[in-house]
Amino acid sequence: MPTAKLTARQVEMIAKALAEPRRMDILRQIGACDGSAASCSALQEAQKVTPATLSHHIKELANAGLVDVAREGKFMRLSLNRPVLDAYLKSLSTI
Amino acid sequence: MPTAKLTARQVEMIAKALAEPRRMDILRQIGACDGSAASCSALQEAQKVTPATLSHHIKELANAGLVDVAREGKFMRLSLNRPVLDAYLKSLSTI
DNA sequence: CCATTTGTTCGATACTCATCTAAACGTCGA
DNA sequence: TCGACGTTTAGATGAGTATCGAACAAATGG
Repeated sequence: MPTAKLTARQVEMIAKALAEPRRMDILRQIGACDGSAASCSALQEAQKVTPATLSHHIKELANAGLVDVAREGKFMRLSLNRPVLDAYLKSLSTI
Repeated sequence: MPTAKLTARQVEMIAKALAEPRRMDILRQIGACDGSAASCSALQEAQKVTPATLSHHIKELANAGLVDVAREGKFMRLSLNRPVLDAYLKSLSTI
């Protein structure tokens, strides 16, 4: 078992999370800063959205399991959860 | 280049098409009948939806390029376009 | 020619959700 | 404790779309 197994519900949530272009952008940006994870405000600079909207999207990505969130005092540490993404890809490849 | 290249717009349409659970079901069903493609009415039996709704979803899948549609007189011949799906998977894997 | 089968199109309804503003919350430095 | 900063929540609005019923189109069979 190289990758984690996803429930049908998780697959659905991931698919919905990826269906929004803005979330894809955010996810790519998080994935780009691999190692030292991105802060929320760094994302906000690149994405032309209000903090409220960004917070909403991050929550969706986190709920889907695509990003891991760690609170570092005042800040967030966002990192891509590659195993989940890989599991989703694997799930799609079984079509 | 093993797979086709998708435009950003295509990637977005595919992602949206896959975000709907019912369309995932339909796509899997089409993919299952590989070789001899599925007819629309066969799908309708499995999916508990009206013909109108099914027609709508098939159009979305076709617009995204995920399924090929061929008219055979009264019937449709639906087949999964694997190269497009693979290209989408590859696109996602670059995150 | 008529009835049946297959699928499409239209209009309406309802629901989901991206986005904003405004307000609140939590943490940190002064 | 106060204020600034980073993030969240609540509520509203608007766009997109899944779904249906009904009417239609086209091919097939009697």
